[in-house]
Amino acid sequence: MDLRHLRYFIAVAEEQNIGRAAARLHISQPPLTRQIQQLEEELGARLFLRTPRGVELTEAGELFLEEARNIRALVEQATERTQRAGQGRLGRLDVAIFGSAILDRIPKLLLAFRSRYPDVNVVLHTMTKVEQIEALRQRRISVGFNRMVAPGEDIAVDQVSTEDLLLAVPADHPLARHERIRFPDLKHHPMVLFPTGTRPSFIDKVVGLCNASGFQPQVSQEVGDAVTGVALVAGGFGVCLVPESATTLQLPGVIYRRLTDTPPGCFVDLCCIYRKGDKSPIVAAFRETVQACRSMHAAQAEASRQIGN
Amino acid sequence: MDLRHLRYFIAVAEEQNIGRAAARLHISQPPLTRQIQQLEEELGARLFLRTPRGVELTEAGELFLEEARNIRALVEQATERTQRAGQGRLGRLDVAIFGSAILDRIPKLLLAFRSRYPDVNVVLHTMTKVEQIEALRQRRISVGFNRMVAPGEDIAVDQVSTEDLLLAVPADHPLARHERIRFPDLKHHPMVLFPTGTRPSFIDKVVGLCNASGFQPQVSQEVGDAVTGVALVAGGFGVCLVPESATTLQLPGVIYRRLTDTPPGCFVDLCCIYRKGDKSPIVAAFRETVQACRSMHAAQAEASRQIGN
DNA sequence: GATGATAATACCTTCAGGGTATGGAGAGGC
DNA sequence: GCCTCTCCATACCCTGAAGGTATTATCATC
Repeated sequence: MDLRHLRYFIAVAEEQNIGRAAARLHISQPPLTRQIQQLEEELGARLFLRTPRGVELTEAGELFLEEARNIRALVEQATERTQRAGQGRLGRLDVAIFGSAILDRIPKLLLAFRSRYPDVNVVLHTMTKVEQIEALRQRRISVGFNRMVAPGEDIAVDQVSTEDLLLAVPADHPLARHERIRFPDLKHHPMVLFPTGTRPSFIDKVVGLCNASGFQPQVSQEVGDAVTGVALVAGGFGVCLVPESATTLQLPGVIYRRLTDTPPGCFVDLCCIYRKGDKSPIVAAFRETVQACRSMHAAQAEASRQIGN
Repeated sequence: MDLRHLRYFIAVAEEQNIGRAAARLHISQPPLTRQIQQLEEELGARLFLRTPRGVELTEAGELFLEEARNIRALVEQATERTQRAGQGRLGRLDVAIFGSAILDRIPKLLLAFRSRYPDVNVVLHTMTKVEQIEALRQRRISVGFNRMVAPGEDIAVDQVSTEDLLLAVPADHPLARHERIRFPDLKHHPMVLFPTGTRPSFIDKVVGLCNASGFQPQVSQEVGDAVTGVALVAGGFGVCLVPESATTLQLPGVIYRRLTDTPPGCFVDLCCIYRKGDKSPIVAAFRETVQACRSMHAAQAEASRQIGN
């Protein structure tokens, strides 16, 4: 049996007349007769009663008509769904984020992706950088977000954004009164650092910047993530260098100040990592969306700078 | 697309290797490669990633594999079900019976049919003879059971059984004391007749027999069916000629007596009626079962008569 | 019995599916 | 680093099945 047989059968059943069905199928009558005969022979059941006016379905034929329509619908659905899956418009995408990624552009990005690809089921997993890389290799995830990732042998990196580092200071802190805060000014003030855990990470970046400015930071506390860090700033534990995006987090008693005279490298990247050579169209679609968001954001930043000037 | 494509695709997906799949399908490798390429092109989606060791499914391929298996299962099911339907082993059979047919061999017959053809859904309808014929013509039913049906232009008749007529008498009735009851003895006793309604029917048979024996029956009451008739006998309304099968109905105060010296024609037929030229395999199967039951019953009757002698 | 409509049959043609031979690319061993 | 082995892909040929035309058979209707 063949899908053609089903198509022909359905046409004949609907027309109740082989000649008319043949016309509808754009073939001549004899081949259609033969196809129907073949189908009947293969099924071992008479599907039509031949009448002087045409044909009519037997009971077996009625049953087979239902089944044939089901099958055809399923084939169409399979075709359509597979096409969409092939274009990355249908399926599942496992994405890893890190703890305080919620403060970042990631939510907007995920929303943008969902609206472009509503039938891709995005599943979020919270993982540290090391876990993300491991999970990528084991194919438990296809995309990860993190900071400061170097491309590896089998891991590729797309940069999502670059953020300046701002200083979160308690409102009543001496530095809060300064007109301008320069990086070396941080020398004499206790700092909250984050994240604890896997190295190298953002914490190393901050320590490295301090060292480059000629001092060792006074660490008041190390915490797991930016949210806790800013909370400790509010509690008077000291100042804290945070990515600009953390300013989303407005806590009473905390103000964010941009530094002047920042040393080179006083910014932090957000990266999107994935398997090198991953040919998944969903991953490709996701990366496209990421880049689109990045361009859009860059354009907006440029525009606002223009206006600012 | 073609069912062959699905079969080939599933084989390749399962073997993860085109060459091995080709061997399994008993074709050579190049045509299989080409079929897979065609399928991919038609779907507009890559289904396999070519690896040095063979092939592996893409996400779209995984999805399509599920769908393909569904489709194949549905096709197999459709084939199998249609075959059974063509053999009369699957489907629906609308059967009409008359009011007191429950006393007859019909229940056993229906049970026999159900056990032979468990997937044929037998739907029972209670109808009078005229209604049955009308319903047959309108194709609302395919088989009817009734008594005394003459074959018509478009209605064919199979005889199911022949039953002697017995006399239901009240236990305290004068005739109950007779050693032998002959037909003319009924002359002086009021009789219950059934059924009322559509003529000609069983009632005419009884009246005709009385006339043939030279008397007009004294009708005490006409009722709709045998059950009511026997109930009236129990209530002392008189005697009642009933088909032998009615003896299934044992009411207190009623005894059944076989007549001696019965006139010719003192029996009644049970018939099975259906449309002439009905080619439904289910009807054919049903008629076969009816005839098988009839033969079996006749053989049993013969055997018991031998033993009786 | 003639006519018209419809399915079935006979026979021819074409093209898709299958075959063999071969090329090309990547992995793994020496 | 080269060779070899193992895949898949390509090239080209051949056969059979699907489709076409012409015709016949059948049945209902006038």
